[in-house]
Amino acid sequence: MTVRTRIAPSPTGDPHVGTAYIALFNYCFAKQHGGDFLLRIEDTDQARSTAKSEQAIFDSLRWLGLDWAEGPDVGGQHGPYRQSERADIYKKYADELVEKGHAFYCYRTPEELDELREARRAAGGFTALKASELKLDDAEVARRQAANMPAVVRMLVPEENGPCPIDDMLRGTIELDWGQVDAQILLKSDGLPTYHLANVVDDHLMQITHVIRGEEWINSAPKHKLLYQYFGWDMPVLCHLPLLRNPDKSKLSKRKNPTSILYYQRMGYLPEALLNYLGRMGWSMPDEREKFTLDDMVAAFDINRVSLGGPIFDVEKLSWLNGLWLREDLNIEQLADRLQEWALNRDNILKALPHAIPRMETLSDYVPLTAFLSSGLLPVEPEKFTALKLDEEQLKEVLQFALWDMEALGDWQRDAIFAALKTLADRMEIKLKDFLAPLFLAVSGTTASFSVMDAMALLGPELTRARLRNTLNTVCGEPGKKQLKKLEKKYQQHKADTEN
RNA sequence: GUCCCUAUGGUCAAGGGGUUAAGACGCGAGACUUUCAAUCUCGAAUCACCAGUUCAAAUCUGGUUAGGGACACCA
Repeated sequence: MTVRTRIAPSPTGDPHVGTAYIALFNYCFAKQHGGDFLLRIEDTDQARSTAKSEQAIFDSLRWLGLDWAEGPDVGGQHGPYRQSERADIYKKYADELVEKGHAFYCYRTPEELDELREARRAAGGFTALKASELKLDDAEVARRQAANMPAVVRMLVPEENGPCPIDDMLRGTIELDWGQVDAQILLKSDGLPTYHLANVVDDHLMQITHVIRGEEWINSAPKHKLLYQYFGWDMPVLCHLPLLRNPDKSKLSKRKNPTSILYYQRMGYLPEALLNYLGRMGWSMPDEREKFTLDDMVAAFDINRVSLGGPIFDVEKLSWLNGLWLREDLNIEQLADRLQEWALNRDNILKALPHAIPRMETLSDYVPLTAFLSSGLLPVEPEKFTALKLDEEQLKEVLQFALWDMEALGDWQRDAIFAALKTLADRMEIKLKDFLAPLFLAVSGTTASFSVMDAMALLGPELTRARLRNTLNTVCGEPGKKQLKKLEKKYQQHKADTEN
């Protein structure tokens, strides 16, 4: 039997380093066994999935060198590899379960579900909803059906508490309780499957032998196991990897740490180094070497060397490693090429020049004028910010609110950026000039440069956001949970006020 | 709150009954260098806690504590 593994990201938002991390281990495991590594796009969440995000996943995984044997863009024997194109397949299997009596149609409204959960919670014990309490009498079902009310397909799960053993390659047998497993929705009212159904069906159809995924999935493994049983299929071997963490030990999140692969790319990290660093997260070479290539890792790979404590993503060590790669593996010719590819190219000069020209007297003025465009994080001088017209509280709000707006901005164009910032300034009733000043300083490091909007547009979303966050944290201090809540409330308030 | 996972320095980690408990990042000191880097040398841990098993426990067992994750018509 050929070993087959997969990475199955959902194309929502920026390509995540966690995706690359899991992909790396799947890749190494498959290659080490002479097997295949595939890519499947899990875009069943129609509201959040975008084509742009999907493309970014392809690009960034390729950039890292994690090539897949089968996938939406390269085809393969078991396609399509995009779940939105497999809706009829899931429907068929969901119907099969209903026919076999392993699943049922459910017409419950969200309000009813809330009530049922609330009742469960009040009663204590497990809160998972079961078929017996979800079911309506036949007349009511008929009524809702006739009224064309939305329905979902849910799976039947054991009603009684009892152990469900799950075998994990690294953790041994884990005992979960059926009591905490709810009658999971398999098919949503929009006709598309949830993760659980789609994942099981696809992994089976695509002949996946080993499911290597994040630890966050352990608790839903009983559902998956049950689905394999209902279908009469062999279950792949499960392996749950530890989660990458923020410096505060919580699960790596973009609120606290840059998580986008695009950010690391834009910051000037080499793909070899980033991949190498991810390979050092929860894993080590048998000879304890720090620096190794993807091929080295495949050659020496042993999944049992994974340690299960969640590793903290340490940007400082990544930078050190990147320096090593830069110095030891590229000669100056190659490095010159990399620099050009990365940012120092004609294309970028052409884009920056129109903004620089009015401020140039000599050619040599160009470099200082545009240096901030090819820098990483800028040194932050708090005095410069406190010297501005805004008081401390306003400053904090401007930076934080602008950051949130910039994080929400999908279309990174000059005009869109301007529109968003202008709206925010109006809402906050701050003069545009005073409002823009700190943003200016945060993004470009100086107040004497070209317009903030142009600077942001040229700089790109990753670095703009990172610099705003960096400034916010160093000038105002990292906001605590309470403070964050307060700010968030005010931010939403502003939004609501202007919409009325 | 309930369930699950995890636990070696600030961070990444090796080791898995007998070791002076490796190594790396970061930090400090020094060497080299006009300076700064890079490079090299040196320095810092009673292995979360408490019991137990054992001649012997970082390593095995139990408990405690701490951290994390999961409890959706998101994946």
